[in-house]
Amino acid sequence: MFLAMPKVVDREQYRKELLNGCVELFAQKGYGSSTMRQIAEGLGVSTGTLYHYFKSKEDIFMQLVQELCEQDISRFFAQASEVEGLEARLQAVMDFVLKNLQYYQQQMLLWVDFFQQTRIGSDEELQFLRQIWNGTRDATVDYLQLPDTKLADFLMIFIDGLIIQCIYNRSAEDADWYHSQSQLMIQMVLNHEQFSS
Amino acid sequence: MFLAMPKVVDREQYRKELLNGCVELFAQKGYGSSTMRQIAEGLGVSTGTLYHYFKSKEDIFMQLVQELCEQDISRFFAQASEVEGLEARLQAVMDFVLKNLQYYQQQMLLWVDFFQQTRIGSDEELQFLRQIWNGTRDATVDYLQLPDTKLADFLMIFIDGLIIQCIYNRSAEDADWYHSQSQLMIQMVLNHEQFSS
Amino acid sequence: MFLAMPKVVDREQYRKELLNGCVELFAQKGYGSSTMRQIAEGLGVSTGTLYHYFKSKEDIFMQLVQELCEQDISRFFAQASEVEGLEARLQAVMDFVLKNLQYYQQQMLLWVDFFQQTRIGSDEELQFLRQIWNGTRDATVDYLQLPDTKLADFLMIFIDGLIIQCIYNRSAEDADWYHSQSQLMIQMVLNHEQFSS
Amino acid sequence: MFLAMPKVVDREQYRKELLNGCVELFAQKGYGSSTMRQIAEGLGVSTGTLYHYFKSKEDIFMQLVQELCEQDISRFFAQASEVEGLEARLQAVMDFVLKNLQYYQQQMLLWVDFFQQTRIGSDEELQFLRQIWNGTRDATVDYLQLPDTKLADFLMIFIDGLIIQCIYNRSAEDADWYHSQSQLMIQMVLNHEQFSS
DNA sequence: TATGAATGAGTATTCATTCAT
DNA sequence: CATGAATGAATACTCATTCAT
Repeated sequence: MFLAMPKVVDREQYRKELLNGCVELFAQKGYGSSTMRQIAEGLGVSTGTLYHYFKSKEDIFMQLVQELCEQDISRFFAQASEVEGLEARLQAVMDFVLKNLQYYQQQMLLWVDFFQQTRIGSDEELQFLRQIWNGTRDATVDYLQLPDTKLADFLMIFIDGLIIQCIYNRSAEDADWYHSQSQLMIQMVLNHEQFSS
Repeated sequence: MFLAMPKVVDREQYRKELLNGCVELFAQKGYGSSTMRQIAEGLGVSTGTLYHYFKSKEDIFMQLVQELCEQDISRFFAQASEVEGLEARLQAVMDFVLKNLQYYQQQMLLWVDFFQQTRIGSDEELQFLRQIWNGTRDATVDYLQLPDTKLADFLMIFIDGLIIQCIYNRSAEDADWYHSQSQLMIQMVLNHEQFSS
Repeated sequence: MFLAMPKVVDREQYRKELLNGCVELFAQKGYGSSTMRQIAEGLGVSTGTLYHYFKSKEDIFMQLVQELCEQDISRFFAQASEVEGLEARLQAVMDFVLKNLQYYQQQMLLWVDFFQQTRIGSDEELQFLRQIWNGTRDATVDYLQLPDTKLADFLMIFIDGLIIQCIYNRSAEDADWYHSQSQLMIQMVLNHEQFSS
Repeated sequence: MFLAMPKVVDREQYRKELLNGCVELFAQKGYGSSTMRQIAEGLGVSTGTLYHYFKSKEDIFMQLVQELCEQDISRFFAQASEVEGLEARLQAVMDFVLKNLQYYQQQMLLWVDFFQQTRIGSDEELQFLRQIWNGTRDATVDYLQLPDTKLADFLMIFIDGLIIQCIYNRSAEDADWYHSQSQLMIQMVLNHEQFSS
C-alpha cells in the first residue's frame, strides 16, 4: 500500500526539475516559438517523456507560471521584509521591480504570447490568472500596510505599464528613465497619502 | 491626359479598404493566428490579390498599424480639442481611453503578438514603434500643456498598464474598477502639480 | 487590303525585339526561375502584352532558341569561312566554342531546365530540337569538308561534353584545361584522318 | 547492453530504403518537378516522416546521389575487373556506359535540374560534385592503367557528351548510332596511344 | 517509465494565365 | 493594342500529439 509513495514523491520532484529546465528556453523564444521538440532536447529527454509528465504544451506553461510566481514572491520577502516605513517599502518594491525588469519583461511577453496562441477564454484558465494577480496584489497590500487595495492596484498597474515599455525600449538600457519614473510614482503615492490624512 | 489617373487613385483607395477590412479579424484572432487564407476570405478576395497589394503578412500589419494610429489621434482631437483646464483635459484623455479600452486592449495584444512572431530586433521596425510612442507622447504633452515630458510619460505608462489588465479581466466588464483607477490617476497628477507650484 | 501589311511587319519586328530582350534574363536565371512578371518588367511591358505576342512562356522560349541558333551559325561563318585546311578549320571551330564557352554553358543549362520543367515528349518539340542539332551538324560537315557525318557527330558529342563541364567547373576559369582538351580532340581527329587515308 | 543497437541499425537501413524508393520518381519527373508530397506518397509514408529522416528535399537528393554513385562504381568493377588489355578495357567501359545509357541520361538530367533549382554556388555543394567527378575519373585512370589523367578526362568528356544526346534522341532507340560513335572513340584513343609510343 | 518514429493538417508565399477595361 | 488586377492551386516545410515498442 505504501510501496508506491516514494515513487509519487520522485515523480513530483522530477516534474519540478523539468519545469525549471524550461524557463530559459521559454524566456528566450517565447511560448509559441518554443517547440515541444526543443523543450525536450533542452531537458535532455524525449518528447514522449514530456507527455508522460504534462498533458500538453499548455499544461507545461501553466504549471511553469505557477511555479515561478511562488518563487518570485518568496524571493522578494526574503530580502525586503524587515524594511520599515511606507516610503522605504515603496522604494524596496520599485527597486526589486527595476532590478528584475528584464525578467519581468520576458514574463509579460511570455504571457501575452501564450494568450494569443491559446484563444481559450475558458473560465478555468482565466480564474487561474486572476488568482495570481490577486495574490500578488494582496501581498503588496500586506507589505505596504495599506488600508485598502485601491492604491496597491494603482501601483501594480503602473508596474505593468513600466514592464510593457520593453517593447519600445528594448532591454533596460534607459535605466535612468525607468528610475526617474519610478521615483515619480513613489512621490505620487506619498503625496496622496498625505492628502488623505 | 488624365486617363491613367483614376487607376492610381483606385489602387490606393482599394488598398485602404482592404486594410480596414482586416481590422476585425486581427482584433479577434491576433496576428500569428490570422492566416493569409483567412484574411483573404474575410476580405472576399484571393490570396493572390492580397499579395498583389501587400508584399507580405508583415507588410499588411505594419501598414494597418500606421493607418489606425493616424485615425486614433485625429479622432481624439476632433472631439476634445476645445476642452480647457488641466483637470478637464486629463478627464478627457482618460474618458477617451476608457471608452476605447477594448479597442486598445486588442491593439496591445496585437502588437505584442506581432513582436513575438517576427523576432526582428531590426532597427527599422523598432524605430517605427518608437516613433508611434513618441508621437503620441508629444501629442499628450501638447494637449495637456505640460512643461515637460516626464508627467506625460508617467500618464502613458499608467494607461499602458491599464490596458494590460485585459489579460486578467477580459473585456471591460469591470467598468467601475477601471473608472476609479483612472480617477485616482487624475487626482495624483493634480496633487503633483499643486506641490510643484 | 494592303493597309494591314505594314502592321504585320511591325508586329513581327516588335516580336523579335521582345525576344532579344529576354536573352539576358533567361541566361541569368534559367527557364524555370524566370517568371513572366520578371520577363515583362525586363522588357518594360505588361504581362498582358507578353501574352499578346506569345501564347505562353513555353512559346517564348522555343522562339528564342530558334532565333539564337540562327544567329550563332551565321556569326560563326561570318568570321571563319575563309580559313583553309582541315586542321586550321578544326582549330577555328574549337576556338569559337571556347571563346563562347560561357554562353553555350548557359544555353545548355537553359535547355535542360526547359526540358525538365515541361515534361512533354510531344513529337513536335522533339522534332524541333532534332532539327537544330542536325542543322548544326550539317553545317559542321560542310565547313570541315568531311566525307560523312560520323566524324562531325563525334566532334559535336565532344563539344557537348565539354560544355557540360560547367556544372563541375563553374565558369571558364580553368581555361588551360579546356584548351588542352580541345587540342587533344583536334589531334585525335587529324590522327584518324591520317589512318583512314 | 546491446539493446539500443538494433534501433540505430534500423534507422540507417530504413533511410537507405527510403532513398532507393525515391530513385524512380526522381528519374521520371526530375528534381524540381518531384514534390515532397509525391515523394512521400511514392514511399507510402507521410511528409512528416520524410522530414524525420532528411532535413530537406535538397538533403534527400544529395544523399541519393552519393548512394547511387557508390553503387555504380562497385557495380562496374564487379563485372569488369578481370578484363585485360587497353582495348578490351576501353570496350568494357563503353559497353557499360551504353548498357546503362538511359540510366545515366536520367542522372544527368537530374543533376542539371538540381543545379538550376538550387542556385547555390556554395562551395560545399560544388566541392561535393567535383569530388564525384574526380573520383570517377581517378577510377577510370586506374582501371585503364593510363599514365596521366588527360586521356581519362577526354574519355569522360566524350561520355558526358554522349549522355547529353538523350535530349535530342530520347531513349536508346538509335542504338547503332551510339555504338558506332563509341567504337570511333575507342579507335581514337588506341591511335593516340600508338602515336605517343 | 521512456523512447522517438509517425502523422497530416496547416503555414506563408509564388506564378502562369485570363480578362475586363 | 495594351494594361495590370485577379485567380487559386501548388510549393517546401513545421509541429503538437499519439502510440507501438
